[in-house]
Amino acid sequence: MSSGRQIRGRKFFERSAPEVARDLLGRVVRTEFEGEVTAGKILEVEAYREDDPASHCYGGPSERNRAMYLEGGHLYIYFIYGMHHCMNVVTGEEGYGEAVLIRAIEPIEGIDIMRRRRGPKVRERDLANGPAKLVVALGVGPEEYGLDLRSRESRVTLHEGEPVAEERVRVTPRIGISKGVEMLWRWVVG
DNA sequence: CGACCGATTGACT
DNA sequence: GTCAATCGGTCGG
Repeated sequence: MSSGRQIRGRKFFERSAPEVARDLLGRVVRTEFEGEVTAGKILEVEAYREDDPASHCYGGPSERNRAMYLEGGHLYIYFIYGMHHCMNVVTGEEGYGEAVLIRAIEPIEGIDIMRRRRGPKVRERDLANGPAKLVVALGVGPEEYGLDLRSRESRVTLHEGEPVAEERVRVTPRIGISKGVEMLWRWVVG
């Protein structure tokens, strides 16, 4: 299964969150922990920015959101509903808080490993079709907070994958938020 | 401090 | 379709 070359260029991540979000569709997230490799194609994303009332950065920097202010290409991971973690690709320049939430991936490598991590009762289609599910399937956790995706030796990396044609992309409001609903900052393949 | 509630999920009626 | 689980961040007193 070809994930393509690792995306390591500063330019890719330096753009604003909505731009990077759309471009992240069809790309591949890959992790390697203790020699166990898992990877999936990105199918659903959402953009969040500092001047956006739905963003964790709305209201300025804090201990929790500080990774969102890093240079684009880092990982922002947050804890939600007392039990789940979700992962974001930080975008833009250092000092401005913005990121892209990965909401769904299609498993393409290490599916048995994902199944083991997600539990025996989980159907294949439910392995990574949600932001908290894919984090578990990929083996990502709070230890990966602030990780640099652009490093060659990183446990979590991004790869080129295959671009997704415009007619296969749906654009909608973001899910699960109460403010900022008017912004069409969710991109879905399918 | 105390209270509220969230970028969700899975179990269940 | 509905709803409980579960706890840290944030905000008001």
